[in-house]
Amino acid sequence: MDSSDKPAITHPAVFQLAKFFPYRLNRLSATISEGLQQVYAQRFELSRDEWRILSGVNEHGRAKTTDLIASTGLDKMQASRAVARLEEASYISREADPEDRRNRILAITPAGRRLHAQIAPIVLAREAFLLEVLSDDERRVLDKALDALQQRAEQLRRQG
Amino acid sequence: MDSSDKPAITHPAVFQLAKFFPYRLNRLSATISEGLQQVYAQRFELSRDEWRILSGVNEHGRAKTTDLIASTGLDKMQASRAVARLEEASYISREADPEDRRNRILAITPAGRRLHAQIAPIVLAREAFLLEVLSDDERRVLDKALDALQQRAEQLRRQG
DNA sequence: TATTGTTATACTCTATAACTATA
DNA sequence: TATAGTTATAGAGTATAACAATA
Repeated sequence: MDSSDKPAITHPAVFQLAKFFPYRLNRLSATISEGLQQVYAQRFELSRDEWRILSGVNEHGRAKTTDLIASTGLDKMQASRAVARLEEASYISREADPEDRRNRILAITPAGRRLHAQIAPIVLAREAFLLEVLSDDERRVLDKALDALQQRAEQLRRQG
Repeated sequence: MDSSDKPAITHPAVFQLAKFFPYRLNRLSATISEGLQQVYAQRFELSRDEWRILSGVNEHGRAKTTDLIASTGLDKMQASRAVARLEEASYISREADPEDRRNRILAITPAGRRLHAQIAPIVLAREAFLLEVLSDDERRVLDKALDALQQRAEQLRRQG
């Protein structure tokens, strides 16, 4: 571990965009997203939102739209539209919840499961390729940092 | 440093969106961006693109649009429009380059400099608040990881 | 012919809110 | 009254390409 006394991520008198952490993070996220779009959008004709909903339904088996909103980071309109498109393409099915008929219970179809099984290994391989540049220790730090920063970022957003 | 043999960022048989690195990174980046928009958009009526261009011109003193495209991550249309709006608001000025009259040389105006000087301390304070949760060593790892991942991500995007 | 920068157009995405049906 | 989910609408942002001026 580098223990020089030069602190990481600091700033000189003049604001430098290229050293600004939110900017660097946004660039990285955008670059990765553009690469992933080439997979699920171009090859499989899924939008990012549809991919997230499909993954959520695949993972949870049966889920209410509300549950998916919590686990995908989408809002209710994005989720509603992604669900509608996935149902139209027969990748998921919707049925009423007998216990509360406002809810729609979503389930993945065999076709949806096959589609997900095609895409998941590809995007996981890309993730693995990305993370290959980091050591195990560096990955652990990154893993922990993402969670800690996420909490702080949500706090900042709430406070305005 | 944690040296248990449990590797960081791995996956079980079922694809879990919440553990997928690109997803987590995107959520973090989006949350931070939404917080920052509250500053430069709501308080100062600047879009993210305008903020980037303003920062670039502030940093480099005089710059061609082409230089700014490289240093802001924007494409030429986004840059052209952000430049036009900033000029209309008198935050930057444009003049012809005598050496190549296709170029426009951009410079920040006193009003632009004042605006930037108002915003920069606020967003830097937010960045500092975010990074406070990390130790110096963790920040160094993160700093290095962002650069390494950015290179890999660009490689992936190029390869398709 | 190639490059800088602008404009046009259509398309997609987003934000706000109104709306339906349940509870 | 409140919630789950849908629909409507307008505004913002994006992508593609055509374009003018210059090299």
